[in-house]
Amino acid sequence: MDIFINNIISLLKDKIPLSVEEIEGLIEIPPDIKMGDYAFPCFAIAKQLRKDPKKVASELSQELVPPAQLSSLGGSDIIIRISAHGPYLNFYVSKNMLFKTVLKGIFSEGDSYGGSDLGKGKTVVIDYSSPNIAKHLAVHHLRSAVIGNAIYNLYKTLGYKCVGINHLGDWGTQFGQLIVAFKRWGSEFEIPSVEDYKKQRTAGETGLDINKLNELYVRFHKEVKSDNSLEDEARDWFRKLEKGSEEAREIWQYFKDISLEEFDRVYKRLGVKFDSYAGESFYNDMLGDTVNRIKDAGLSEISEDALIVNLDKYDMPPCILRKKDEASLYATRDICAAEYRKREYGFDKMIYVVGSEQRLHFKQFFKVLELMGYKWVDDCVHVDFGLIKFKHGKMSTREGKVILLEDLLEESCKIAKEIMEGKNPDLENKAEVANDVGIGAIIFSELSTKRVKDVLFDWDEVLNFDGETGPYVQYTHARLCSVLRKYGEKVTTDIDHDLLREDDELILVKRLEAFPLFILRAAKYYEPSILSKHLLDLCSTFNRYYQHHRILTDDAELRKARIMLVDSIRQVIKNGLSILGLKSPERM
RNA sequence: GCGCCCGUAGCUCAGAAGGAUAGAGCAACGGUUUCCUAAACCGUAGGUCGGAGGUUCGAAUCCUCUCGGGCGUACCA
Repeated sequence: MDIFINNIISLLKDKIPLSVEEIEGLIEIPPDIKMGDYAFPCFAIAKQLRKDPKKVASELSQELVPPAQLSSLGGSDIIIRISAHGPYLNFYVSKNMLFKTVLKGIFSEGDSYGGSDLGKGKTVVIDYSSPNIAKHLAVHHLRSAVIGNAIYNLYKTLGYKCVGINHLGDWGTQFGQLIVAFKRWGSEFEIPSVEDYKKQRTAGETGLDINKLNELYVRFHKEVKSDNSLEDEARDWFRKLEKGSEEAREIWQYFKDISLEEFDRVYKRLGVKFDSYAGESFYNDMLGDTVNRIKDAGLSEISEDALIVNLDKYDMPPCILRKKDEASLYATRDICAAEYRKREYGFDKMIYVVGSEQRLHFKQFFKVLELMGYKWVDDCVHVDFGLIKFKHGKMSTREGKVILLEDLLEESCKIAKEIMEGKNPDLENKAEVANDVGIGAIIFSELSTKRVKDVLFDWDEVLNFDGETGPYVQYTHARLCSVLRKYGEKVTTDIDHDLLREDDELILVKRLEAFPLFILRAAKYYEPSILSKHLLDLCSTFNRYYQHHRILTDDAELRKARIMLVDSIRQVIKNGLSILGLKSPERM
């Protein structure tokens, strides 16, 4: 724990009727650096003592000063001043000590600054992205992938072993629909037959465009409006698929191959990675055992010809395990997958990064896990997020009205390139940097607001590179790198910390000091935006500082000291961006 | 109908989990580049924190009610 807070606690504990834990919980950071570095609000003890909090604060400040006495009280010169400000007791720490501990810490920890070994020996399973096969990745697939990836990195930074799973939607009635559509209209869309496709593949040719498959899907939903029997036909095909029909299986594999090629391309561009692609189909052979366990536990019943777990007692609709046509449902597959993951990975925590429209589903299937006697259900959490909405109504894959993720990424990189042509035309690896910045803008815009909020998709806003954006953070990083390049000498921790006495320098070092804390909070609440906001704060403080104070001054000692600070800021921004999944170009 | 989520500046959002004077960005207007990257910085303007009660020394934050929006509500995921 923080040496400063520790010190304050040791000073206070004999003077006030509160436990160490209580004191620690009450200590806060004042809103303004003029009010000191830490504050202790006296409301709680004032109530106990039935005294005026202001009076308590001022009495305590009398008792605790002068600082000269602190050493003899077992403290040191860590706290240099204590004063009462209204009902608050404000503590001022040694700036020299603050700068020294923070800057040296960052310098020695480097890329690992901000992390810890909190999760040592523990495993976290994270389920994210999980798109449906045979459809494009559209903008609404972005959130889960990007949030999940950031949460993965957050936990990894904290020392957890992470297992990222892309629970592909590669099973379900929709495949029956696709098979029907493929058989009926495949040639119309010039989709190669299974045989031709297999030949192409062995010849090393890449598959066809996923657009074709998407068109099939759209066509099916168009036709089904006038021909109901198509639905029955589709259900029939899915049942065949589940029962292991060779023909169905081949078509399914065909679609899956094509989809994964497209997905991999986009994931690679986004920098999103997975440790496992075990999708819904992976569990097909285990489904029977899972259902039997539920049956044997006496949890299931037949209702309206379907096999369900009745959840009336818990004020929820039933969890359906098997439809009347015997086919499985996603709840069954999710229960089965959870059991499998517990067996396979022995996780200490399992995180599902899935949209908030599936809240009820998660409540239901977590309840079933609980009823099955799995106490590890308490370690499972649905990390939900709001929908992406559009100005012109809802976007729907079924109607083919979507903004493709790849188009968005492409557009963003194009704009980044154009801006760079104007601002830094001599840059060597422009294409690469434009890519880093363009993608960074998209990722950051997803991660900079709290996940629960619905977001209205707006091209202008997503493609804005000014203000609180990814490019702003990256730009700040590039600026810092530029200063360090111009400095040209080796950065050293051997500096006179007393030379750093500007207000902004103090604010900066405090933000650097708080960085690990924000990582911790972001992980605890599964909320990458906590980290994004902190980086923005750090950047805007630095940019203000940079505007008003010269770093490469003529004063050699001061220059050395400021460079140390600059290098620390650079390091922290880089570490933070890396967790969020953004690159940190050194020039842009 | 019922359940869950969200209402803070014209727009998009913060607000260290009840505390010291409600903050940013975008958009608007006005400034800053012989000087370390102007993707930046500074200034002006903009608020009954959806509304009404309540709890508390103290509420944007907690409770109740109410209005507005979103999502969900047995064989899609």
